[in-house]
Amino acid sequence: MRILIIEDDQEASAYLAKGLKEAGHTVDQAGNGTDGLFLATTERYDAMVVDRMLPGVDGLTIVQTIRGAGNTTPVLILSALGKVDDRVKGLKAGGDDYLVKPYAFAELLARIEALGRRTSASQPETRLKVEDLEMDLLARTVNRSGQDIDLQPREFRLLEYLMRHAGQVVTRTMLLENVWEYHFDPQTNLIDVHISRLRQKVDKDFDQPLIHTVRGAGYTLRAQR
Amino acid sequence: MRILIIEDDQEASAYLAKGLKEAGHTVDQAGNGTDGLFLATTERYDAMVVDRMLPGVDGLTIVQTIRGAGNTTPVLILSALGKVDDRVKGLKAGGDDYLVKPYAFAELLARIEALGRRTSASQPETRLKVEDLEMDLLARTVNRSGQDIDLQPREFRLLEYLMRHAGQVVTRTMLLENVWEYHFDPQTNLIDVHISRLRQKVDKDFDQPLIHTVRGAGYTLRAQR
DNA sequence: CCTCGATGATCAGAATACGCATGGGGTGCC
DNA sequence: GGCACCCCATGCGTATTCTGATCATCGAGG
Repeated sequence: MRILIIEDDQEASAYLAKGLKEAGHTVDQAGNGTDGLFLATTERYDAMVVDRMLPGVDGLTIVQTIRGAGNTTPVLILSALGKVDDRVKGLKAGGDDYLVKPYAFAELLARIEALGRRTSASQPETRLKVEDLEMDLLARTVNRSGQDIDLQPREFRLLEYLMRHAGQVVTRTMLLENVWEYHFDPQTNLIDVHISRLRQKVDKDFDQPLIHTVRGAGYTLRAQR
Repeated sequence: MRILIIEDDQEASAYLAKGLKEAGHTVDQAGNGTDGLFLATTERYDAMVVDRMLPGVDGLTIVQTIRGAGNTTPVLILSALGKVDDRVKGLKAGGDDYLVKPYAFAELLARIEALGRRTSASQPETRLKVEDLEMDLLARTVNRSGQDIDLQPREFRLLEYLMRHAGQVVTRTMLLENVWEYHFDPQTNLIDVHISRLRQKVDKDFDQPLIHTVRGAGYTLRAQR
């Protein structure tokens, strides 16, 4: 796991970093709120440990700010303040857990790992990738093995949905609801047609097909079988 | 959110339930470990509050059991034991958070909501497991001892039903109603045929058969006998 | 211990449902 | 008006399901 520590007490920070590294994680450290906020917004972490009292930008503010920006990385707030109200404030600000100093390292480790376990996938992604197929959501482009693929709007949405659920079987109902926003069954082969067209573009010129039919169930996007 | 409370102290449980309901959640309660485990495995919750000390099945055991079954519902463990070692044990067992009694309700609420927030998008029970046989409902895949098994749609539904009722005897009528949605008896050996085919795929290449005939009653999925 | 009826297992062909490709018509946008 | 794009209908090929016949097994009763 990649973990960011924002803590002004040098010694405490070093101690924490050492322990987390020994447990097999990758650690970045920031010694004040400003640097911390910068790292938190520019890098991707699986979890963050944030001290509540910080020079510059305060811990709670950091959490509120990154949450406001849509970042959902789990945050463990560290504080000397143990009163219930303080804890509630910490959690309300968007913290996922709250630990009072002094704490035992074993507990912090257990909690951080519990948090991380829960969310390995959270950031609002801008690129999707499945095998050699890549989609850039911002640029609205798709390419496979470097070769550009030109898709119509509906085909794009369809492929996006399939990619977001790669490995899972996606039912027709799911597609109607999420790609077409139909909340009923149109009783036509609408989906089949679009899948067919998508296949022409995505799988036709390649050895390994990615779109697979799961008879009686739906479709799935994945490597083999 | 749907929340399950497993707590033997009637008063504490009622108090908790009341508070959570007032905060807009739906609450189920279990007064002992056995009932709790039953609800936890048969129903779907967004979060669970589990007392550590319980008559019958103990709190940690419950958490370990549901985790072993692939259930990832967030769990908040409640305990009178506040020592660091106890907390670490609680989190290691698969708990997502740990709160020591006496606690303030506001804090518990904040923590539960922090846990729920994190996984509201979590999948509704996605894997079934019986002995060495595993089924992934999302990917629609089945494997036994790591070896993939390829099933047709009806066979898949049939096996799913058997797995969801593992250990119980499943009658032909139950199968007709739930797997075929027939509400009458087709007067053919329809079911026998499909069970036969399923056996070929599930039991044929393995020492230990899992599908057993219960003469005059139906079928059952379990280890021996 | 053997026999016989009832219950369950297996097999293969027939019936069915499902998914695919294609072309045409409609709609809305430049 | 022309162009994209999207949706619908058709017919075809095939995977899946169901049926009915035959064979195996079980257990009660003589």
